[in-house]
Amino acid sequence: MNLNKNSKRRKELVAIAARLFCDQGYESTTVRMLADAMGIKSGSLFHHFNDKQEILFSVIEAGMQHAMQIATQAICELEQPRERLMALARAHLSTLLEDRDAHVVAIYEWRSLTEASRQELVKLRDAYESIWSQVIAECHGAGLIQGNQGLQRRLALGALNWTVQWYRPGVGLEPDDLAAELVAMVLREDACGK
Amino acid sequence: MNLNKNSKRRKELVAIAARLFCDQGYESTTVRMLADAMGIKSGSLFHHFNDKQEILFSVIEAGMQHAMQIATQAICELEQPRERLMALARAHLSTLLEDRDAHVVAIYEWRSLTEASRQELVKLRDAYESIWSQVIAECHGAGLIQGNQGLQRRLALGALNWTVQWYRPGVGLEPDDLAAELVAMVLREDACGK
DNA sequence: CATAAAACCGAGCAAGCGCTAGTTAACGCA
DNA sequence: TGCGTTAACTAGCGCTTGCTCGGTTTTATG
Repeated sequence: MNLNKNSKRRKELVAIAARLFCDQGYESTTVRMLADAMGIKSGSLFHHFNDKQEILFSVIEAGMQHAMQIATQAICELEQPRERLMALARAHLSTLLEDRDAHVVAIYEWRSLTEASRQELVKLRDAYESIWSQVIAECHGAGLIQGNQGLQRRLALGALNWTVQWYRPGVGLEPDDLAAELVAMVLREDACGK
Repeated sequence: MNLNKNSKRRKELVAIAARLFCDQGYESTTVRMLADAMGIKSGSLFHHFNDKQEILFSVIEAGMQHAMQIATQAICELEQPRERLMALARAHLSTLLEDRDAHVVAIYEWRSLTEASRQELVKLRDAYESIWSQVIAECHGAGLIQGNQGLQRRLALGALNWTVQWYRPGVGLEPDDLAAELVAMVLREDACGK
């Protein structure tokens, strides 16, 4: 079979699959449910994807690629380390909200990927995290913070990623405020101003 | 059927189930796999549990109850807010490592619980988080930190819970060092001492 | 407007799923 | 010795799962 990975139709299907996988989990979402939500019959699904797992892979891949793009764009014209860290935090939150389905799936359904798929996605994730490593290193260089850089990156990304568990925008706290609080925490600045 | 919820055998089975659910996910773990790992036949499983979902519930419940116990015990004899926060962070990491299987399952398989089970476990989780709220409030009272308390609790617990994604003890970083770094971050203390 | 490619349908297979029913074996206690 | 309880067994039912396949419709292109 010869599948067109960049077809417009396929991207629509991936977005629909993301929503279902996010809501019900990968294993609990059957190909029939996917097909129903897509307005086609279950057999037709395999015209677009070789197997169910490939749908999962595509969902996560799309989310990661978009995150990468947003992050790169967010910091490319900034020079001050603190500004760049803030922009990165905002960009991260913004993709987490915008592509919430895909990122929730990435977090929860990692296990269901084949080993080959996992390895490919690990590369994407490493590339993304290296941006964070870079900017945190800049903050260290500017004397804004000291200590274990890898640990700080992980704690920061952990706190951010965990927001999918509880944060809903528009209920009191704005995303930018959340990003500001995180940056203040990472850089150990007093919260007296707020 | 009359199941003994506190039987020793049942606790063993719950621990075994935790390992399998953690490694492969709830949906991907069949009752036959569980039975195999337990050294019994699949039918015999239902002598101990009413259905598969009840096993999942028991795994998560056990993990939460233990976490609660460890946390309460860790801070009961301490009075200084900073000490209590540090003890709480250490206790949290310690249960996260000790009962790693159960906590990973709690994070990943929440969705697969019935609504009734979820509600019961939410009570346990709220009780646990209220300990954190209490200690963070004490830190505010002592002037150690200012700002949005609920947000700080969530960012802190998020950073800690996310450690299951990357942290392996014995590889460079000790749990106590990790807890110390987190407390320093939450309390916005300079990391110059390290 | 002819033709190829892409998208989809409908029926169904083989395997595996959670769970049930009825039975047996071992043990403590009267 | 006899009885109730607990824990295990065997066999399999009814259903769902991911996926296949041959054929049909729709869409895009020169």
